Amino acid sequence: MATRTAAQQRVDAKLRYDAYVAECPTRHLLDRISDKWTSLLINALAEQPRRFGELSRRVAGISQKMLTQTLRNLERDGLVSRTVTPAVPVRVEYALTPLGLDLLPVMQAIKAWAEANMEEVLAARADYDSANGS
Amino acid sequence: MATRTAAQQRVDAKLRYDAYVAECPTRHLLDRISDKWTSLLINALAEQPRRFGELSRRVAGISQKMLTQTLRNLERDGLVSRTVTPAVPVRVEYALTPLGLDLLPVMQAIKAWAEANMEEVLAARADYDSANGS
DNA sequence: CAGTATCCCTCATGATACTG
DNA sequence: CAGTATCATGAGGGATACTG
Repeated sequence: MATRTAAQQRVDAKLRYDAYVAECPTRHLLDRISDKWTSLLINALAEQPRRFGELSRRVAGISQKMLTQTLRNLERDGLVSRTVTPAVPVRVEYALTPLGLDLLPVMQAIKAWAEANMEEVLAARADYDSANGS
Repeated sequence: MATRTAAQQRVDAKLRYDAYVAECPTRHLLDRISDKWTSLLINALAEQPRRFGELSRRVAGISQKMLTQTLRNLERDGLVSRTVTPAVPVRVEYALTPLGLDLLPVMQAIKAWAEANMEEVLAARADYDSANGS
């Protein structure tokens, strides 16, 4: 039944999935990729494939638990690959998959937007807080 | 000291703020704009300015509490404007600010990506789950 | 209509300790 | 090194009821 092109399939998907609908599985996916650790990790892995320890240093402040958990989720969702090299000690390397690479531009954009507009937001908050109570 | 152009200021901001650093305020901003309700609300407000009740219907499943809370945060951050028209009953309309409009493309992209790639992710999960235990 | 105010509870996340 | 396991906490978020 390979009569649908990739482009047609994408159109179909857009019709089938609508994140405005509460029961849509897209909600969960949106939740996952809208995670702060996800955006930081995808960005960090885009710089270069990295080992567990490297990642925890690059993404400062992430706990071992959240790093493991987020990486597992990303691996399960097909965004990140996990390669184990048997050795002593064992070497585990994480990298973006093609699907992860496809998501990358969005993750880069969101991180870049936050960094670029931090001061404007800070100013808006100051305005809001002085206009309203405290 | 208005010797810096807008472009230069953006470059400065990128140097000053780095979301990889744990203490960077960007982390909080990233968290906020990486919220599932935020992306849905920004998208909904881009379609047209909307009233409270319209929003709660458009973004199905959101509770009154989360809607209020998220709107307040977005207003405080300067992404959304809130206009009250005195009348009986009172009319309150929410709309995107220029800053919110600036963020819109990113919010559209993330929602669109989730909807477009849902099936690939679902397939990846099925693979992962059958490869590993259950 | 557009909220605010409470109660309540689950789950996300961090801290700590242990392991192949 | 690259995790897993366990415990503890508090914030996120839903349900319900009330108000200008």
